[in-house]
Amino acid sequence: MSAALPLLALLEQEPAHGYTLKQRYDDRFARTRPLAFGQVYAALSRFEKRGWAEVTEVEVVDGPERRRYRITPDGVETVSAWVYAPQQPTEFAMSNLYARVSVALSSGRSAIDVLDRQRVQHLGRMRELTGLRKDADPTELLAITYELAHLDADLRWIEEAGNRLEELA
Amino acid sequence: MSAALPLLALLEQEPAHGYTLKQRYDDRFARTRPLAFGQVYAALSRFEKRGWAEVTEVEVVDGPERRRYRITPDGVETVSAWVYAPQQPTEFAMSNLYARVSVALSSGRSAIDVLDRQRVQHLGRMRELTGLRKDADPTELLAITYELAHLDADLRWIEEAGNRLEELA
DNA sequence: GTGGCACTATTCACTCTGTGTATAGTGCCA
DNA sequence: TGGCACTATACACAGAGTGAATAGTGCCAC
Repeated sequence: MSAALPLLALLEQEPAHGYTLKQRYDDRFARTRPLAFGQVYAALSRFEKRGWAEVTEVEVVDGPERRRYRITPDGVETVSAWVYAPQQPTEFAMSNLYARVSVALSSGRSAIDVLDRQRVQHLGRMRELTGLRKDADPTELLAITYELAHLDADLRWIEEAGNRLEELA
Repeated sequence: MSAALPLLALLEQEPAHGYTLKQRYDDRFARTRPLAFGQVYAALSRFEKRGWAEVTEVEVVDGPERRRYRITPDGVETVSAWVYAPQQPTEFAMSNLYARVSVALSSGRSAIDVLDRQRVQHLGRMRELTGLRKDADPTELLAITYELAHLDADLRWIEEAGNRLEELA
């Protein structure tokens, strides 16, 4: 559910129907986590089923119905719980890069190649982000900084893994 | 599909039926990314549908059939492509922590609390991992180092975000 | 004045991912 | 001999994500 909760948080600020909500979402979160329209409506009906939101008005104007949703007290509580609950401690354990290096080592593929290609990719992305940093507002800057910090962490790890490849093979 | 590909990589080393494959998987990857039996069989039938694996033998011994799977040349190619293809550059952009801080800021909740709780959680996990490091083989050490690097990156970001909260609010 | 395009608004069908439970035989041990 | 652990798979269901379908409104260019 975690992916849809930012949506519930937006509904908390002001009642809306799906389309409007999706626009608000795009303004705030699309850059970091794009969402399709289909997901928005699916999320809203799940919110309703769980009592986190309710339909206040169904406007029928020739064409599809327009359902206006409002968050419920239960929904507000859900948002609070999500915001304050720290992330699972194993979040960074499930690394795609680590799995790929591990498979390369055990299957006779070139682990150096895996590391090198990832380094190139990351360096490119870092240049891109550094460019974006210049005309970013404080909130965007925070998101960019987050991504840069983790790209940097990956690069350090790539360096270290590269140094240990002989020992690992 | 990326979650199931380590499974295909294990099938590459030696033909197996689902149960055996799941055991091999647990030995190598369960710590970083646990997988349920149900997912293994679902993945195998998808591999078959796509021509990445094929059934070589169906043993019927009173009870459920035992299907032995073997990887195909197409499957081998798929593993290679996965191993060598660098991760998407936006991997670290979709951060749960960033979303939660952003929601806290815009909804009048305490962003400092969000950051503090996450810091406590991360510090606990880091102590845990540092303990595990002592009796880890080189490959496990690589996984642990990976996670530690990213926890450290998160902590640095938490620090920086904390310093900028006034400016952000 | 109309053909096409962009916009508002939602639904549906489909795949993939993930969890939990059911089924069914074998072997062992107390 | 009752129960538990192990080998082995299937099935039903919820959630997440994609793409196409539907349908009316408004506008602009030709």
